[in-house]
Amino acid sequence: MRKPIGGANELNSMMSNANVTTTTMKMRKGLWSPEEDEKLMNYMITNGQGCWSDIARNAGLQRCGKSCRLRWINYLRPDVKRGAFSPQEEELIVHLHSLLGNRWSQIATRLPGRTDNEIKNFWNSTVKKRLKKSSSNSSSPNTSLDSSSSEHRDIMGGLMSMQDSSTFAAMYMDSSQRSSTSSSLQAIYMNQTMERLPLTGDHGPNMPILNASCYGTPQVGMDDNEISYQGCYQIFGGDLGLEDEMFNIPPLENMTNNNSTQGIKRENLDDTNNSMIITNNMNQCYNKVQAITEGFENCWEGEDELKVEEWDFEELMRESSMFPSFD
DNA sequence: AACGCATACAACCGCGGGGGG
DNA sequence: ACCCCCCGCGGTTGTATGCGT
Repeated sequence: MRKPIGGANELNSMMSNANVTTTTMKMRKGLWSPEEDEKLMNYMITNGQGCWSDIARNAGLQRCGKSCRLRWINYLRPDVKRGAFSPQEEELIVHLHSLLGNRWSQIATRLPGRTDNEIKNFWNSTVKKRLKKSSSNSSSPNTSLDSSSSEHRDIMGGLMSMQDSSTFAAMYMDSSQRSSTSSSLQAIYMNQTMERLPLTGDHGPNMPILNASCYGTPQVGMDDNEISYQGCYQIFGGDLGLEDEMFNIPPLENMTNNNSTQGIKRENLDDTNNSMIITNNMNQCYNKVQAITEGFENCWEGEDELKVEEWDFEELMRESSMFPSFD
């Protein structure tokens, strides 16, 4: 619906105004111009992440560090997935929200490529209203979002049944739901980043190693042994129990029952499943990276690049249903 | 065409936590 | 113990765009 902010004349005039005020060193506010984006992007490419105040200063931006951080995390970061939320993501958000409440950052860690801000906005603008509408239509007085109840599924009205995980995953990867906002900048970033990525490791032939995570931001100072594939697995909400050093998966923090949380993965995923999930997700990482090298746009457009099994949402939802609820 | 409303999303603000001096 | 700085989070506001009248 809404077009991405880009080369609006207004922004250029804002930049001009900003330049006028440079002498006063007054921090700029408001929308970011393409020039500012480029400055920040270039700086991040060259120097990587650091103290945001320094970044703002050294990149030649009249922005506070906070603003730079926000812009990077929510918009410029190459792993940010843009575009509409799929029904599956929506269901996952609703489900996770029923478990975690307004802990957007924690929800976001389980939706690779989505930012807490994006999820929060999506929730406030769309899901909340839909749930309200659904609950008002419901004859039952119980409007809580207990994920285990049939009510929960009713509230999901209009959403696809989770029984069909194939459709689920296919729709999740629907390229039509992705925009190419900022893709040129991302392409620049990723192409430059890829050139610096080591393409070695014990993860299969030609399996690239990504710093920090496949969906994360390359970080200066990490060696190969510190690299994790966190982003690929984080939505599983626990420790897979395999190669702990490599597969660093954050648990659902602050759960009221940590014992059950910790035990879920090992109890419910046998080694075969573990291997399959890891392999599939690593393949996804590899495919994604490969796509990136061929041009960022293609990353989301290739129909066959991201396979259905790679995101076993049925499994995910089943597992997250087993987590204890919050009060 | 003009206006107003709804929507989506970017960005800001305030607060709290953590670390260092 | 205190202060300062930085970071991250959640709530909120601002604004561009779409759409109906």
